[in-house]
Amino acid sequence: MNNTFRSRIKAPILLNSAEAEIIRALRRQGCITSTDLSRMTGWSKAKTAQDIRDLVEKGFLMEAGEGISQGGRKPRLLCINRNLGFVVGVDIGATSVDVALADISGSVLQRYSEPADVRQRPEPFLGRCVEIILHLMELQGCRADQILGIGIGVPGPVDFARGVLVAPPLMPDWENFSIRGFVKESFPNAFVVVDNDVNIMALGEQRAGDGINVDHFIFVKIGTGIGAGIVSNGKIHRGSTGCAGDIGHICVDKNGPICRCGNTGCLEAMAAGPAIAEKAMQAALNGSSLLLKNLMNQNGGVLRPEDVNTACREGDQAALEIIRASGQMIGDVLAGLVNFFNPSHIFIGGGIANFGNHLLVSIRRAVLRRSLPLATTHLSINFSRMGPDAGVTGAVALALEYLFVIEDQPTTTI
Amino acid sequence: MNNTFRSRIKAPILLNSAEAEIIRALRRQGCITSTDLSRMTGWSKAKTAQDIRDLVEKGFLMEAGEGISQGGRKPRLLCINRNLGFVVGVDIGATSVDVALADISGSVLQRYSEPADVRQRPEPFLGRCVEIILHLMELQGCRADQILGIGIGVPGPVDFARGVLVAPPLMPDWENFSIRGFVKESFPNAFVVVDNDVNIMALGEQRAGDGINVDHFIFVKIGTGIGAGIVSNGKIHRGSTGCAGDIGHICVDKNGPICRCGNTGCLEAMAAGPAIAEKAMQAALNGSSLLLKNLMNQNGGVLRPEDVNTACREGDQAALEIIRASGQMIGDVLAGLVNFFNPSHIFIGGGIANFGNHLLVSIRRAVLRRSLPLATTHLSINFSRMGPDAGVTGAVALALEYLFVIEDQPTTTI
DNA sequence: AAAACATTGTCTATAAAATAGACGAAGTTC
DNA sequence: GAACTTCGTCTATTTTATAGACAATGTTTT
Repeated sequence: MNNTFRSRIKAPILLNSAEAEIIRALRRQGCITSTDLSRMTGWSKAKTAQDIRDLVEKGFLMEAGEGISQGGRKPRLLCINRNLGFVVGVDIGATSVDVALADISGSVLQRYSEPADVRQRPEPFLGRCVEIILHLMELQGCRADQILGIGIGVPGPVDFARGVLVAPPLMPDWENFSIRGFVKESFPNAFVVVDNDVNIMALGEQRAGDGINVDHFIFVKIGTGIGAGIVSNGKIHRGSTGCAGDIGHICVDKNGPICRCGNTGCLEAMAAGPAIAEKAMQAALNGSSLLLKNLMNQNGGVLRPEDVNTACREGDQAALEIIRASGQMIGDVLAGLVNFFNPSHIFIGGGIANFGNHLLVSIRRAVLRRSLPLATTHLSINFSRMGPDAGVTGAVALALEYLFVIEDQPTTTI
Repeated sequence: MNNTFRSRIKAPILLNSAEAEIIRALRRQGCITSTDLSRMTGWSKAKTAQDIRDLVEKGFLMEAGEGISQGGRKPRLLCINRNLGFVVGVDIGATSVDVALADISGSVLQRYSEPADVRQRPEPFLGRCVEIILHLMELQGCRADQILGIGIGVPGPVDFARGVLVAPPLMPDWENFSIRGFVKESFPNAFVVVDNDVNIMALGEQRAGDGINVDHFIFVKIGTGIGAGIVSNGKIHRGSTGCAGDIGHICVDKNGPICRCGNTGCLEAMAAGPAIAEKAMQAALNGSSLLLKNLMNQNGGVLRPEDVNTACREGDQAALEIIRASGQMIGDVLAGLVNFFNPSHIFIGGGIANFGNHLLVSIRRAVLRRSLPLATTHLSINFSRMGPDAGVTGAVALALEYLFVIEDQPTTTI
């Protein structure tokens, strides 16, 4: 059965709207009975049964034993055929790479992370990613031809249609390199989608986090850089050239320091991880914080953003002030975006997201002070609770979203 | 025929997707033949003919004579039944009101504008609007029960779902007043939709201006205030509480003047019409511009924004500098929004849109300097060419969009 | 002007898709 | 064990769409 099916897979997989509705229901509920599906959709029992038979025939669905009786005959349960194939999510960060192997319903089966340096050339980096994927596949016992989709998030501006990085500051050697082409060589059956890392985090938050059923939200990643993933009307907003959400280079202070983008006083240059570390080192050197000075000496003369967090937790005033200043600058920018975009939620993630409440409180305060009341009364600003999982989860969701395509979408507006 | 139909109208009018596609094609093309429609949609001739018969039967479509032969039998043309009913668009500005009466296809039949003061209470103001509508109806020979939809744009934050203004700075007496309820009393058959004035201008630009087929754009209105209408993925983005686009209160200079919203240094307080006039009066008084001083004396001691424009056209350096400074501040804010939203077009409208190129050039320069290259390479920033028509056209489009509702929209995403 | 060809739109037979509801199988409740 | 429920299949029927024949009505060529 799987053998005959395998050769028929052509990605993306086209579904009509009835099939899509069934699969969507199964994604949400895990298991479902034919009768419940009929009731949910409003279709007749015959049509529902026929559609299910077709999907089982095609290999998407399988029976999953018997359900519990509702006072009559026991129903037969249906679930997504987990042997149909697998999808992979890859979250490439500036200093690490996260990979997840998931089944066709989006459940993560295997997961792996390791440090990595994105500044190297794409071939060895992606080669290592392929190795990791192959390793996870071995653990799961899955063949290369069973990999149907791969979603990849990269930390830079992505021309989404082409799946190519455009002028990426962190990884200049990747410019115009076809990530899709490289990965396809190892997984010819797979449908490869490349997107910005923040977009996939937003997608992860929407599918498996607190962003579920939220129409309009912003996911802000604060780490080495600062970026935002935008969801409008329940869909990722990528903008006309696919680089929407690049808020790291919004101007905070015209007289501020020079950013790697060439401008002055960008948010990223003043409030992201490196800026925090830099300010902390100044505080250590000019004697305003003994604790930071000691940490710096322990670290061999440098401070990382995490060290500032450590100092902050121990009540160091200088460190606290640095974090507060960052939060305020980020909040000032977000205030403008709240006025413009009017989201109901802002999720904050990235390496700095576990910096505790000092950062969050100052962000909230700045936003509330500078945004319109109507925009803030129902606004929630919180850390993403998905932690480092948002990225890979979103990458898996991205792969699935573009693996299954609904055909014959009718016009939605007059 | 029309008599039996009239009583059957229940707004909103539900259409299935086939009917919607036919009506949409007719909106675009004006007239169409059955065969062309069959070719466009891919439906068989029989189904197309049947659907057309149904729509004619229901009163939406009517025959419009014969078309020209393509080398064979002459086709019969179809068009939208203009006797079906009418829609009204009302664009309420701070100092004026524009009303248009249009047929069901969106073509404007009658149009009227007059000065008005929105600071008065809603009852007399809207009462006058109703009078104008009745007057236009009389000119067109249309009865009150033939008005099927009314779209209204108001200059303030609208809770779109309720159709009510929330904390409107320009018109405090309108807070929580049910505009829909008031208008419905005079036009009980009409479906009334209320939206922010900038959203309807964006809608007008999208339906009848240069925004047609543009997926992501921002319409910026600069007048007494500054606001933006946002289109994402081809749809108006209203945000979670319907107040998206309120960019007038984004902070430009923390040490700037106090805005009517209570904060300091808002874009609106520093760059909109009143600020321009205020700066010009200072320039007139402190002697930096003789021309402005003369204009001020002619006007009885005050200057309006238009006077600055006049001075600018005559080459007055002080006036030019004021305009340039406004353009730069607006451009600085837009630069951030371009990074965030990545639109392909920015349309600039409102009372200041006819201020010529000095404003536009300085806006463009500021945006290009501070936005990412990938976001600006294909970005067009231009004045809206619709002038004062954008508002009413959009209000008509709004009425039509919510008058005709497509039923049974299938799921668009897995 | 007649013949040849094109296009339009209706009509019919047919195929495809969905429905309602009958009915037996498989349970639970009393 | 009798009465009642629920589940899922099956059949007859209705609804919806299609293909293609064909007459009506044109233009173009000879």
